[in-house]
Amino acid sequence: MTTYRTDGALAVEALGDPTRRAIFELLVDGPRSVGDLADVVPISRPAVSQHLKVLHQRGLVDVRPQGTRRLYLVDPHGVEAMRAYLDQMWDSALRAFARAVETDNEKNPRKRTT
Amino acid sequence: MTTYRTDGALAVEALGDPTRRAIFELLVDGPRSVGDLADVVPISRPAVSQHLKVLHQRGLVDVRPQGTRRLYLVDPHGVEAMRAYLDQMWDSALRAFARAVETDNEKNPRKRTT
DNA sequence: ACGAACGGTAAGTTACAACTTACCAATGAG
DNA sequence: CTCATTGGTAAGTTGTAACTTACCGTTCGT
Repeated sequence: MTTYRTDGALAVEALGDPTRRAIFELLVDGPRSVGDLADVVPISRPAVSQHLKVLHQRGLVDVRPQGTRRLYLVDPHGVEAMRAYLDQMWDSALRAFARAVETDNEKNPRKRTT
Repeated sequence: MTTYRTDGALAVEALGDPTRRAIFELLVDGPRSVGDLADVVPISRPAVSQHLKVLHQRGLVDVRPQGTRRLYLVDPHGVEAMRAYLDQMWDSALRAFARAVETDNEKNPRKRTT
């Protein structure tokens, strides 16, 4: 009855959107301002702002106001949460996979594996 | 200019949807048939079928037809792809983060950051 | 103090994906 | 063969989230 950290799931949800993923991957390469991002991504600046808001809420990015500009950068905590979420999944998946192979062997009689 | 395995990104995209994530997490606990999943998840059986199609296309689940039933199970390859994608991201993020802290220290020499 | 640069928020539109029902194909049991 | 099970596909509806434009607040330079 696996119980995952909701953080990781929410982070995955945030990166589910292609545009948001593009923005995030740009930030992975280094901090950028909002307008800077809007110059690269083919959407309006307010749209970028909205995406950044979501990414921030999910703990994937952080902000550093610098004068009139706001510098966005990747927040390691969000990525860490995603990794934890996936690692959990990975372990359980392998166990389930092994179990499946095992019960499959029971149907095709060869040799006991328990 | 980080180039990620597209596989991993597409897998993340698939798990972006909450319902699909729920279905996938059920499968992580063990193989299930379509109707079986539909009994648990609060959507119709065709809807489950459609979600499974997406998960299959993205390499996250596999099928084993057994008579008239179709048993779905987690495909480790998809999870592996996601992990690779995230690990890439993790490394780059840490590097970018370290860089950011460094240049920040140059500006505010008095602040300690560890 | 004023204007320019930067960016967040409000409000409205719209495309799409997540659903539904209806139908059909394939397998197994009698 | 016939009937019941199981599940994929077609077609249509709809809620919502990803956009847009318009507007406003804040910070900095001159």
